[in-house]
Amino acid sequence: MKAEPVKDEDESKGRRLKGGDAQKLTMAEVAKYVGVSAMTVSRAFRQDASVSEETRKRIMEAVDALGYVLDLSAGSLSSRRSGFIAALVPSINNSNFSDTARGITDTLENTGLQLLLGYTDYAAEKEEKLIEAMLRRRPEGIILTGGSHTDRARRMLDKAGIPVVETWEIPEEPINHVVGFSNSEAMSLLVRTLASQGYRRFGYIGGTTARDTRGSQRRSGFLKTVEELGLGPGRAISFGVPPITMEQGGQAVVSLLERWPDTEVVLCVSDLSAFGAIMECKRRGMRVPEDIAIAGFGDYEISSICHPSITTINVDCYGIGRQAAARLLDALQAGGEATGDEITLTGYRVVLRESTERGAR
Amino acid sequence: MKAEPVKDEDESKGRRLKGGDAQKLTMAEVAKYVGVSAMTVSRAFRQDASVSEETRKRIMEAVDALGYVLDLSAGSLSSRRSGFIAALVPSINNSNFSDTARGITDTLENTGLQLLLGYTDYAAEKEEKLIEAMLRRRPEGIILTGGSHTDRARRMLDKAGIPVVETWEIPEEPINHVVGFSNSEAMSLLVRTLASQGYRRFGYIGGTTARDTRGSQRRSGFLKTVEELGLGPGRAISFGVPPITMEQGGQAVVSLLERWPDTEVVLCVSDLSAFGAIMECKRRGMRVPEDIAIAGFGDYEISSICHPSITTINVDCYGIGRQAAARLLDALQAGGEATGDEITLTGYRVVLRESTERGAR
DNA sequence: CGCCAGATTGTTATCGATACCATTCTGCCC
DNA sequence: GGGCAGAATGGTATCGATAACAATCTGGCG
Repeated sequence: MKAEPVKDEDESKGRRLKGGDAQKLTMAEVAKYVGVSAMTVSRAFRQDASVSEETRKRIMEAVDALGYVLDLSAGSLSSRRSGFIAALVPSINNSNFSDTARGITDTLENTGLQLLLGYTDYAAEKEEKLIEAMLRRRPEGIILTGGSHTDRARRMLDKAGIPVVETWEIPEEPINHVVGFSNSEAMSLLVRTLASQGYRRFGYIGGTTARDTRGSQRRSGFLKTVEELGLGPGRAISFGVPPITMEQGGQAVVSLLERWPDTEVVLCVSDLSAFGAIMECKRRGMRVPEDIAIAGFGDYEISSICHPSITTINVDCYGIGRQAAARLLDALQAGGEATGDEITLTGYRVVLRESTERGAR
Repeated sequence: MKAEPVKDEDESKGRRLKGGDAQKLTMAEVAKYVGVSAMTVSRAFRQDASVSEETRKRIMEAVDALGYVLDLSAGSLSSRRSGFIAALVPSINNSNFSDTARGITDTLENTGLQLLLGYTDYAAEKEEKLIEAMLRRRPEGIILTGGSHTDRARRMLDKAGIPVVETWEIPEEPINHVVGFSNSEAMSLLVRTLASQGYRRFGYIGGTTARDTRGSQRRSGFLKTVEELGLGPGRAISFGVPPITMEQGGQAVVSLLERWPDTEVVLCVSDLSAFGAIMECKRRGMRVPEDIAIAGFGDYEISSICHPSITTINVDCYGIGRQAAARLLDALQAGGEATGDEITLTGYRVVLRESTERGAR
């Protein structure tokens, strides 16, 4: 059994980049080292393949000794399976979306699929570019946030012939699978809940741009419901471009109260802006909720910790990720069988906390 | 010029997964459609290659018409360049690290390199697994967080022969490149600054486990400095496993004050725990900073918005990402030329805010 | 007019694994 | 004992692009 000696790893500095040895190490060499064919080595790496336990053991020892690392880029070419799932989120700095990303990776664990993550910065054009970049890697499925895409993006996705899951909202025209909830109805529920507690004069903070469709939906849910309840036209303030920061939440609440000083309760497009608004109010000596009640959306960690704790809508962010990945796996499992394009609704619920406590008033 | 007709895209549902057409579309077919060779099509996709403008235009029109999307997995096999950079962070839900990730992707934009992101959950074994998973994709470089890795991980990285950048701290034994700062010195600076303002009885909240080496370094920086300043043994509380949550910050400050009621100022391993601590104190009717001063680490958005705003160490998270990616690009540029393994120090600074204001006392 | 540099395009081999089919071997059943 | 199923393994073509080199064409210059 003739073999390259296992390379000693002193003086490893400097030769990095050159690599020297690693570069050349291939499955065939492992095979030669063990005295089997490359095909058998390939099989040893997969759990389903038929290789005798003894052979597999010898191969794995050789792999260890030589320091061989499987090359998936070669494998995926011949097997026509890239082993990738692509996911696009608006922002990774937003813990709602990174929870979703966690849900995806956690579900993908042990499936042999890897997540390729990208962030769109809330911009459809950037999304389009990213979709193309992702498709070039031939992902086996793709998870998107929202249902608003450019025409070219839709065309590319359609052509790609892979399962697509849109998340976090219910698109008018779903591409394929959907895992999400109605942002408009969720916000509506919050309005009704607070109205039932006696609140009458509602204000709203959050943009209306096409960039953040979920934000727009929440806003329209707010306006519609305030109208329906006969609580006059809603008082809504826009501020900055999505995502609205904590700081902008603070600025917005000031403008809103300047314009409509008798506002009783302010709903915000997200907990982050709600937090900013609350802190700004406190800084200005207002009491929350005694002088002004404030609520958010998303149930970020901050909302339960904040003093006062923040009333919000809890969204199952992590669950959205898990479900989306699960739908994708289902679809891949089903292979060609047309699994009907389904809409998986995820739950949300109002979480009443100190920031809108009525008794305190 | 004979060509497949551009597929009409009605009734696109249901045949998804089957794909029907997309699957087969290859560079050779685009070439046939245009009447050139596949090689020319390949060249048309790269900006440096020599193709006449007219030919490129015709090719790109065909690409559009047919809906062809480049297949990088095939390309990377023959070019031996995967187009990937791998990056591992402890958690993507932590905005400090997601800022770093943003810095990396932003720097990689337009280089033709794509980021493959993974999170280790602060666990070295998970890091090892991820490193292997990443190396199977043959990344051209890899960015790690911290300098604590398993032996096998180090061996794999060494063998891989690609540039490695460790970030966010200064490892004892760097693998290759380093972009970071001394967490211990940063914390030390914060202690000294607060001591110079008259604070004497220091407390500390933050774990000591090997999981979070940056946290441990901050802690030891704290203890050492308190000692050096002759301010008696530091009062340090551990709580939970990293990452310490806001809630745990609240619990920890309670234990700490129970045990050492006369503590004047509490430093926390991160702004998140500091925020939790502050909110818990307020909930219990203590005033910050009048009754107890509290500081954090990391300068998260929350700290400038919070009321009171939180004294902290500002770290250039985004810059760490940019620099790390830049070092990687340098190394790739240099090719084999041994670019000395360098340590790039990134800045940090104390940001004094309301939560430790001395006058208020 | 002939030749050469540079631009443009084509041909062929190859990257490293896996699919597919063939082959060998073992043990069991009728 | 013959035959056959099933396990274990090997041989070869192939995935879809690109590297490397060859071929062709163009214009300019001596």
